[in-house]
Amino acid sequence: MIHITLPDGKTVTYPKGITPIEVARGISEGLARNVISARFNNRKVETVTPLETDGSLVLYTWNDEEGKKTFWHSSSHVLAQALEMLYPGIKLTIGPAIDNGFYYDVDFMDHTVSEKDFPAIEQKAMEIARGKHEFKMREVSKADALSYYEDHENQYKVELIENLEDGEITFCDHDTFTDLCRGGHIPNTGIIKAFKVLNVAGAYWRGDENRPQLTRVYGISFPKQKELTNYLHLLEEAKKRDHRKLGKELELFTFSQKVGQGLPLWLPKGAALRERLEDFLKKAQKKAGYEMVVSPHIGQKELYVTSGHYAKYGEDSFQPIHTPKQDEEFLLKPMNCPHHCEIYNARPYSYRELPKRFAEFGTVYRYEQSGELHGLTRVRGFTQDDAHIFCTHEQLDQEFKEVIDLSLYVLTSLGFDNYTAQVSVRDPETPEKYIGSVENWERAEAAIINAAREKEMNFEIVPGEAAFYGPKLDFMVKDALGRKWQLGTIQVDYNLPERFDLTYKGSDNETHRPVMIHRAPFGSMERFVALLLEHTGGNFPLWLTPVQAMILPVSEKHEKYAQKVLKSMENCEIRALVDARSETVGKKIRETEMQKLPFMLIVGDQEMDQGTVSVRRHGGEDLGAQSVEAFSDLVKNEINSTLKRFKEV
RNA sequence: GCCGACGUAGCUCAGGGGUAGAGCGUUUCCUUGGUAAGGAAGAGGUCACGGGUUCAAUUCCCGUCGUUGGCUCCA
Repeated sequence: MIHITLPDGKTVTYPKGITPIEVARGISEGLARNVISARFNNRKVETVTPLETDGSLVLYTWNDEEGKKTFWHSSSHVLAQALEMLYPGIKLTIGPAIDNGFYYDVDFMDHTVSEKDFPAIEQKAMEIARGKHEFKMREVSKADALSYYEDHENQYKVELIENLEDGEITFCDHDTFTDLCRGGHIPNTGIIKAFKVLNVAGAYWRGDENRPQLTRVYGISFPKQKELTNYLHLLEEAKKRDHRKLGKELELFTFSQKVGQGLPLWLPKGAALRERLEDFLKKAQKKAGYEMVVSPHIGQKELYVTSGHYAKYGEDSFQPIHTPKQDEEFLLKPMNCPHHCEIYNARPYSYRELPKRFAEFGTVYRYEQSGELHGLTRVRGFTQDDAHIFCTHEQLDQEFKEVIDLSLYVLTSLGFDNYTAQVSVRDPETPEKYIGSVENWERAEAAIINAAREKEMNFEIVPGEAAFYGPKLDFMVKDALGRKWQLGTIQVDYNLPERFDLTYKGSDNETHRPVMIHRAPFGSMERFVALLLEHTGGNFPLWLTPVQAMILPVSEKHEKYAQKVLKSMENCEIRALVDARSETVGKKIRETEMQKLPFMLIVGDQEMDQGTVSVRRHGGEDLGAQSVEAFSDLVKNEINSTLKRFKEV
């Protein structure tokens, strides 16, 4: 007999060799039906793996993250089998589960696969699923495993197996299909009730662009048809929040082939929005002790040679600008830091004057790979809400905390409450990759981690992700489709102060090297607006939205009154417009709704007589007739309730 | 940069070897209206660009540019 401990702490005695699924059946028949994966002593096991020792057992269903992963991993086996049946001779490589579904990387040899082929693949996969084939794991010796895949002329699997230890190699069989597999499967293919191939894409073998390019087939599957329908519906909804679509509809920005790819053009409404965001941050920064500076869009090549950026990125970026003078070269500014270093260098500093905080909305240009450009989130010309803080080592801790405060203020004021933070530190294995003393690194990493803890942030520490010049803290936000984007960033830098020979005079009358903090709470105006659009679906916070109220005269004879209302709005600092077109009120309301304006002020005979406006909120709520003053108060209160001043949050 | 898909009116999209269509928008006229589309008429396209095949190409093929889903990259 063996003792099995369940997550609720209960220990139950079972005969040796009992399987997780049988344990589940012992608890309830319903659980047994829903169990799709299990962990025994914190190791992934099959639901039919006999348990031979005492241990703790966790059972997972579709509702658990682990259950979903197992479900999708198993589905990728089914996908692989379907592909092999439809395209004989193809070579399978790897096929993991991902956050939303799974993929399989396949060398299709002479075949090509496109969207047209999806229905056939799905049909074949469902055919396999309905066969209710069990997944059976078996151990295979390294020699046997190698010879199996050598027979199949699958060099990819051979390569994988060569990197595995003999004795830990397992194959998984189901139906007529066999795959190299670590394990962790659903009981049988039959619980896959819905199967969808989502798209195909190119992917390099082992992520290396010098190796063969494979075809990655993405899919998703569900235990109920209804869940697939819901998922597809969700994707449709996400498409409606795509910032590229909303940006066009709301006339915020555009792109022009003539201007060039990745170079956004901000339309009047978008520019107004951007300006408001900038003002918002400028106000907070002023309070936090920043000083605005301005630097040019180009700089001598020598500047970037000094900073080290030219050596690292010069070849792969916009090429130097030449002048009639021989050997004179300028580069488009790819970052603001070198300029700010020279601003610091304009005069000597005493430790009493530090920290110096130089801020600039600086437009930079980077030659991103054409395939990587994406709406406003990845562009070739963009404006960073950049600032560089020059401080003493002793001040680093405090400065870092204050930058976190500012970053969190920005995110919460704009409704990004589900950001994640990533602390990137050194890889302890490769100390030679980093510059700066070990002591300074340790101090900086500790400062970041302590600050993040103190602010009770939801963060993870990722070793090896630090820049060579210092550790950093990034704020990540997901877009409508769940893709993660980095917005704000705070980076400690020991490199540039060295390269630009930045100094200050300490209390000991000696010359010291300051530490530099790079920081950008928005990240860039472009990416921030993009993510803000996807988050709000275009319904911006009232304080930020380009037009807060549309005044709708019922007919031509009310236009004069509408203009008068507009004047009062302007006096109350409410951004309003009059829609004086010869259209029906119904039509004007519809269009104003579609433009997502927060308020509509309808003015007709009644309002004219009583000196009021009839207020309709976006979405349809009728707030009735009220005086202009009352409406103005309403707007002010609403703004004050969402937008706090910095350090009053 | 690589692999796949796509590119038709300002926008959203249909069509298809014999030089094009809808809805919305726009213009003009009628209508002067009360909380999500009032009516009528008109204008608007070298079917992304460049080659090729063909009697004939917007349609088929190739290339370029752009967009897009991934990959690689990301200061």
